[in-house]
Amino acid sequence: MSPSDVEATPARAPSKAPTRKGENTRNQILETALRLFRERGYDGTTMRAVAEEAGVSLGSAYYYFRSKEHLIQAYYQRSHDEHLQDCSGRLGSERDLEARLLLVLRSKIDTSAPYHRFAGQLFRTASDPDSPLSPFSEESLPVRRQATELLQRVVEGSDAKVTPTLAQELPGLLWLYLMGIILFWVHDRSTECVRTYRLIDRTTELVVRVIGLASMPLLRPLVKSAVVLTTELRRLATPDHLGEALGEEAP
Amino acid sequence: MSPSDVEATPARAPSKAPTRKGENTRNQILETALRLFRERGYDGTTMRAVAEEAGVSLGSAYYYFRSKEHLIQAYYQRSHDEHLQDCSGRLGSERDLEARLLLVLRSKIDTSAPYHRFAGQLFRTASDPDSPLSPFSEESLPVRRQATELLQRVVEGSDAKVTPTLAQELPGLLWLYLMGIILFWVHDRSTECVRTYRLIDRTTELVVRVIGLASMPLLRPLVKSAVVLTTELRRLATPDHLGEALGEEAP
DNA sequence: TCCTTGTTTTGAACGCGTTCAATATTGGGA
DNA sequence: TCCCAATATTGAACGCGTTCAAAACAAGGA
Repeated sequence: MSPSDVEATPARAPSKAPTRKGENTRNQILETALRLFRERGYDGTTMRAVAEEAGVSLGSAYYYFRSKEHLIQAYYQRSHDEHLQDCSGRLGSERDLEARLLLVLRSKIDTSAPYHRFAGQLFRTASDPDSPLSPFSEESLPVRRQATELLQRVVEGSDAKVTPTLAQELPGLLWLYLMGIILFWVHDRSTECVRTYRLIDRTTELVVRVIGLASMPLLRPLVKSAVVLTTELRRLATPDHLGEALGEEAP
Repeated sequence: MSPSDVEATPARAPSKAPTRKGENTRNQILETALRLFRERGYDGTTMRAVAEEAGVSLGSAYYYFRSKEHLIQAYYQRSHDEHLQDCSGRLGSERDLEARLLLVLRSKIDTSAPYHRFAGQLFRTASDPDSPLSPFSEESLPVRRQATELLQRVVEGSDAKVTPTLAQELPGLLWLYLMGIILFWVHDRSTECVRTYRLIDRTTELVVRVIGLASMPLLRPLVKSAVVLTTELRRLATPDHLGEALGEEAP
């Protein structure tokens, strides 16, 4: 994965190697923006404020980030990196699927906590299908793939027996499940987001139980239908001309 | 339900009965807005254009609609009314649950077709939890309740046997299911939205099968857990101080 | 040294959603 | 009839995201 894959995408990509000068300015703007997002939320953060606090002009901010929304793409990557770092180590010592899943989900909420308000306003623009920020969009694919890979590790590193039919689609399904949890979380107004954590506890148990039941002969056709369905869902994410799959190679 | 419940909510509510004059202007603005939404999409429709084409000043538009987003609330109501009218009649002659569900879902997509592009951009602002336009928000409650009532009719008018535990929560769950379908639909770029219709066909079959299976003794605890979960979900929709339930009285 | 080519930076300007103080228009009571 | 409070209507102004032509700067080649 090239370093400039997601982090460094200047509005007008410099023809070859990015200069040292521009790199610094870019980082300056990005760090300032993420800080202001945390402090003031998305709407509360104006591009003018970002530029000013970063010590550059308004135009410069737009030179490095095509739009305010493109700053969010950088947030996705940052958020995932922190998530990965937070749970990656602890994942090694645990074999139980439910425990592994719990660990990863809780970690996501933990690490995202400072951005709670921000993430709420985020989901607005993010769920516009035309927006490059939709978690389903092509532009979000790199981060989405990374996240799916993490969930694949969760399953494969566990001692759970998973029906082959299901195993193939499970990481993608779990990613959808994670999206659902996040959707709940951004709406969650309870103190310390206790409801979200409660939801995670309950649904994880449920999910693991369902995965177990999936091997019952009686339920086989139902599982089959459900799996076929995900194909349809995935085709939605990628426009007709792309044959991309969701997270196929392991690290 | 008072006539001015949702349709007529002037920014500064007139103390008593709304005057005839204002009523006309309001309708003029609303009709113009909905037309422009259809023709140009949400972003393509400026408040200035709405005002101009409606033959009033910009300020007047804001006198009747607190914000551009509040025009959407009116769209929700309109959309539901059209949906209801479209499927209400045909619903009487059918007893099979799957057929009834299919009918209602397809009808929703059919009647929403002219607003496809608009609805896409809509979901952006709609999924901001702080926005009064969130389908989960307090302000959307009247329409949400009406929609849930329709789904209740779908179930109760059918000859399907539903576990009592489930029966209570089913309309709310089906509403969530409908939201999911709509979410798919707004992302659907296929011609004539054939994918959405295919999705409806497949998922409806699945949903009905699951409802049937729910009575299996083996699955009882799982169903119980799932139903308990919905309580948590609903509590999310309504902030702490409200004890509101979702669709309790039949028409 | 100066010119050249490409990168970086700037600030003014545009169109938008929104607010608001001021004005015009009602309609009912004296 | 005239007056007055409630209702309707107006347009200028604000702050925002975004665009863009122009200027400043960097680095090599002559």
